[in-house]
Formats: sequence, C-alpha cells, structure tokens
Amino acid sequence: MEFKSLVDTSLDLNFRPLRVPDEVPKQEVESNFIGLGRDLMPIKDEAGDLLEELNRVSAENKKLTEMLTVMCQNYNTLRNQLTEYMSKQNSSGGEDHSTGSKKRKVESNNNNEIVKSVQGLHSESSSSDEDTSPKKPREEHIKTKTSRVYMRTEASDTSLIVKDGYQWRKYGQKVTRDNPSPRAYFKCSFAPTCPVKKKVQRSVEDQSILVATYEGEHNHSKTDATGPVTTSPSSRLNAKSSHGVTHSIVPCSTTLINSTGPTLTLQTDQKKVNSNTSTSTPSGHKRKSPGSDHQQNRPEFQQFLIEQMASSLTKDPSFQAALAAAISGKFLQNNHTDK
DNA sequence: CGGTTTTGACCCGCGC
DNA sequence: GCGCGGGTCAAAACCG
Repeated sequence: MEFKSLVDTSLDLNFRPLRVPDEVPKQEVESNFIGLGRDLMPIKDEAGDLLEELNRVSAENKKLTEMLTVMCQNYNTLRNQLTEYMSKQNSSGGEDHSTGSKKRKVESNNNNEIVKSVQGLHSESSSSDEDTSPKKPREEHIKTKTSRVYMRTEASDTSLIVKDGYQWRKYGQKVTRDNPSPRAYFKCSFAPTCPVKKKVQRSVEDQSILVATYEGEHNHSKTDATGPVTTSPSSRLNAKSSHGVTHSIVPCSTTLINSTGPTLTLQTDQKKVNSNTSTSTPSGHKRKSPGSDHQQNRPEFQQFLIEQMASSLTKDPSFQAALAAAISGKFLQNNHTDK
C-alpha cells in the first residue's frame, strides 16, 4: 500500500525530557523528586520544586493529549484515504471479476496494517456472484458485489464497529457456528435508497481483527453521510475540525480508549483538547503550547512526528494501549498530587 | 420525539 | 420431511 510508504514509522518518543512511560510512569517520577528534595532541600524548596515539577508535568500532559488528538485526526484521515482508495479499487477492478478462488471461511491474515483490502484474497464475491451459485436465488446476489475489509482493533473492544466513513444502522446480530464471536449486520442508513449491507465479525484466528464484508455499492458519497447520526465516527472526525466538539467518542479513541483501563480520563480530556483545537488550524497544525521550545515546535518536525505516530498507531495496538496508559497515568498522578 | 441498538422470533435455503 | 444455521424482522429499550 502506498500509504504505508508515505509515513515510515520508527516511533521515537524520546524527543522530550520525560519519556512516555511504558511501565513505571508515576512512581518513578514521584520518588525521583521526593528523594531529591528530602536529601538536599528544606521543605519549602521541596514544595516549590514539586510545584514546578507539577507544572512541567501538567504542561507535558497537555501537550501529550494535544498530540494524541492530532494523531487521532491524522490516523483517521489516513484511514479514510485508505478506505476511499480501496473502494475505488473495488469499483474499478473488483467488480468484473477477480480471482476465481472461492471459500467462505475467513482467510488467515497476519496483517500488520490496520486496514487491509483483500482484493486478492477476497473471493467471497466470486463465490456468490459467479462461480458456484446456481443454488442461490439470483435476485440480488448476481448484482451485488461484495468485498472484504480487515481492520485491526483491540481484542477487548467488543464494539464491532468498522469506521469507514459511511453511516450504518445495525439490524441484527447473530452468533454463527464457525465463529464464537457474534456477527453484526448493518444496513446503510440511507436504505432503502442505498442498498448496501455489511457484516462485521471478528476473525476466528485473530480476535483483534474485524472482518467487514460489504455487499453492494453505495449510491451516494461519504460526504453525504456526514450528519448528526451516530454510526459514522470517522466522518464526524473530518467534520470536527471545523465544527469543534462532538459529544460522542473521538473516533480513533474507540480503539484507544476501549483498549485500556482508565478510559474516562483520556476521553474527557480529549474533548477538552478538541474544543481548544477547534479554534486553531485544523488537521494537524496544532498550535504551540506555552513553554515548549524544543525542536518539535518546528512545523515540519511536528508534521513528521505526527505522521510517524499516526502511522505507528495504525500498526501497533500495544502502542495505543501504552500511550493511553501513559496519559491517563499522568492524569492520575496530577490528581494525586493535587490532593 | 425520532433515530438507533438490542435481541428474540421468524423465515428460508440447504444438507441429510 | 426435518433439522440446522444464516439472515432478517420487529418490538422494546435506549439515547441524544
């Protein structure tokens, strides 16, 4: 995929003095300056020191959350681009015929990407459309084209939501025999005008992978789908840069937040940040936060960094969990020190 | 209040 | 013909 080559992702979070902690976020910091103050300074100095440190940590915390927001935006932008790219490919190449392989089972997929078009694997379209379907009633199945999209999420995330820029209405859920995970059935919200349906189910082999099977083609654009309805978070995100805060979950946070324990802190703060950033330049140009005069203030570096991180997000779920844990850890730390 | 989600019931095709 | 299983319906619950 081209998008992958666009942003190479060797993630380097060490651009700032305080690293994003993988394991010992809070206690290490605490003990560091507690010990420092106890040995060398009187109590007042220690308190001042703590305050200073607290301010620093708060500023970093704020910046981290801003970065996270920007990251989410970039992530979703990339994903939307990818989705559009895939749908273009499907409509151009996947319609006529593809390979003639056929099987219904979910193919094994050891994908590292977050979304994977399975143009080559797909096969489902051919099974129902062309090869072997004298048995199937032909009314719809001959016309409809099917395609599959694989999306990596956290295994703990049970939402079965595949954000593809369209609005979907869930009309059923079923536990199928060959897969313990429930399969969700969605219709396009524009139905009956738009006949598209999709099925979403976790992969049997890798619970962190959602398999979305699309049937039919949208007769409207994604942008048509932007609206007050709730099932299309990614489109909402795109609109968000101009609208400001939405009261639902930030799109990529469905993965991020659901995947980690301390969800509330992160989520509410994202809302805060969003409301802040709504006044600034949208889509990846975040404003400077006060007191940060490191190299990351250079826009090109920021851009590069953001792209790196966004791409990293798309590839490494554990990174998402680690980042969310780090940020929420900071929040907890702040709360703890405030009291 | 309107739209969405949930979920049990129902329908229907397929294999035996 | 019967049972199974996937897909859909529809009423109730939920939500903003």
